[in-house]
Amino acid sequence: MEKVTIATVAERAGVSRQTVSNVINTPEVVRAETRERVREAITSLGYRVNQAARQMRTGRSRLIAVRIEPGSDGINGSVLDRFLHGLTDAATLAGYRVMLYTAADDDHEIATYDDLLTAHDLDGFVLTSTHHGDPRTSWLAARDVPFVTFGRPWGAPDTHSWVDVDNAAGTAAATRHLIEAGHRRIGFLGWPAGSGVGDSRRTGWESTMTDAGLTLSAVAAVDGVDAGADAAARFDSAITAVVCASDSLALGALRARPDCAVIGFDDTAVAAAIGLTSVSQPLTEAAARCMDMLTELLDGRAPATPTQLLLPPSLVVRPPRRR
Amino acid sequence: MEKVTIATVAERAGVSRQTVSNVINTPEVVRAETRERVREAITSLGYRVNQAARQMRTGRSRLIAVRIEPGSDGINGSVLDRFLHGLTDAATLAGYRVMLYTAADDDHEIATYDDLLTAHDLDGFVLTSTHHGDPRTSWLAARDVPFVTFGRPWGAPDTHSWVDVDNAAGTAAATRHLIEAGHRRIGFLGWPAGSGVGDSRRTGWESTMTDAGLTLSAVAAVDGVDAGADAAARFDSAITAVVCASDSLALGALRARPDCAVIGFDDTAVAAAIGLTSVSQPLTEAAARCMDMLTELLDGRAPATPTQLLLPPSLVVRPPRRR
DNA sequence: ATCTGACTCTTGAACGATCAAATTCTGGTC
DNA sequence: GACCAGAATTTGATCGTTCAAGAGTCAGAT
Repeated sequence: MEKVTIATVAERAGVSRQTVSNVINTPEVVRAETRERVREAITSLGYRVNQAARQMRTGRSRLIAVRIEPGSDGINGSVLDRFLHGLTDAATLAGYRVMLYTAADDDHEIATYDDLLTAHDLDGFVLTSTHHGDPRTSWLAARDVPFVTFGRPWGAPDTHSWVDVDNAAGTAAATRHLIEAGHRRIGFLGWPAGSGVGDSRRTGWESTMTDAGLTLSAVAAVDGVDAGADAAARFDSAITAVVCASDSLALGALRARPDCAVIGFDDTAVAAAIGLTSVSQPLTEAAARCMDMLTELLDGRAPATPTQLLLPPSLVVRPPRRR
Repeated sequence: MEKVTIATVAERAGVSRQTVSNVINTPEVVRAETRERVREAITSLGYRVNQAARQMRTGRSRLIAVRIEPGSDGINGSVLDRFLHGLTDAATLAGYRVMLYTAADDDHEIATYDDLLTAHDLDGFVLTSTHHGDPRTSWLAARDVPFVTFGRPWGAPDTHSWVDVDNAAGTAAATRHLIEAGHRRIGFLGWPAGSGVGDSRRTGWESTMTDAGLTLSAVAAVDGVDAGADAAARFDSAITAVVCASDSLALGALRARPDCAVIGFDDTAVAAAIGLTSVSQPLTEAAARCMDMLTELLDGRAPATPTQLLLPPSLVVRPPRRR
């Protein structure tokens, strides 16, 4: 199988290298008849552009990078994995490929950016798990590197495009669902204050309860299944339902208070397996929109102002059953 | 920030381009003194090799590809995700980067190989989910593409290197554990016959039972939590324990037979969450060994005969608790 | 008949590295 | 001090593509 280059195609089609290149990159400047002839040569020879050569000339790689968490195989790690699946699909559709990297912390991650950019000419980044005081976005912005975050900037100025899920709307929907089912004393089991995501999830419950004129009787802030169970056990015994910031916490609540209706967050495999009602993030959708925004940036057809998109989660209701 | 190329470094160090290249790729041919001078120039300028240029000349990309399952967010998908995490770490350590791709089926996957190889000069592949009559390995082998599989060849000749987990040993350990705990009537809940993995898991239980002189009283072959529950419900009521081919099935068994001791397989987040004893695959280890084998192939220092490695899984015992 | 300009296509150079071959250095020997 | 072998270094070509600029063709206007 001989190596097929643009020159092979040119010879076969009886045109010059550049014309072949034009057929591939700017077909509209080539006469229709010639274009067809070249295309036939391309397919009959099975020609494919050599990305390395193109990259060297143009400085673009058609590669985007995503971080994969080092050892996240907990109950919640799967959220990012599902996002990654969606992103890979969306990137492939847009003609990009996804490259993975790991980093122990934000500083290492920034060092990796530097490497990926200079050594591999990466075209863009999709950042996940943004947080307060995130140094990564400013580093990238300062160097004019195209990037999008899955997660809002949390306090930093809104100068880049991002996609996020409306966490508050998720817990609000969960709370409303319980109220409509007749519950009046609904507790909230969440994470310690300070994380943007956790705080929003609490806010959704809080505002919905207040709007309905209900009292915010029971609240706890912990992490992990066992801590969740302990906290739920200490809830006022009059509580009949609990909204949780994660499926792990929900699992704890279920164990400590089998009498209560419990709703989790993230709709993980655990929730599906045990029939737990849970708030589901539209991760595939989020990934697709991230990719849309990123390709806009990369193709230079981005709107003047960065796009911000807050996606509504949905409540996956599962009928209670014997456990 | 000016662009730093090998020529910039050469000028700064007062040597030629080729000498800089030698310092990077074959340092032993450069005099120690010169080598040091060049290295200083490299670090002081922050030079990094341009992969595209190197790749064009050498035809190697230092990239390996791994398939990511399109929509696998079920209970079992997480196994491959955990493997992927380990592989990314191992690849980074070995100086490679991981590129992702998706494919609907084996044929699409082969078409993707072709694209990745010709367009991106991919150096190697790690295949997962090998199965009987897998067309992928023979395609790759016929083209002399370096690859390793996570999963044995299942019937195909052992002509390539692979790593797999000893499934039979896993269920054997689970069965032994139950026997030692005093159980005598132990059922098996597995998948329909035909899948190599499922059959091995069954074999481990079967041989351990036979060796212990126990009767193979209850066996079922289904898939999914609900089907698992139905099948377990039909088990002989004298059964006191069940070994399962997956955590999903275990969940079903647990629901149908709360009186039984149940052991799952894969040690997924679900198992950890509900306190289910489960067989754990050494995925990080498997990924690291896959990468070892692949780099051996890529560096041309592979042993004459392909390496085959069967890793023992471990039993994660979780104390039974109120559910 | 010549010119103009739009359209189409071709040519030579360049991207940044490595390969292969040529050249210069070094130290030891007679 | 000339000579030589081996080590160290340099030079020119090359990988496959795209950029920038140049060249040819043709219809319509002058």
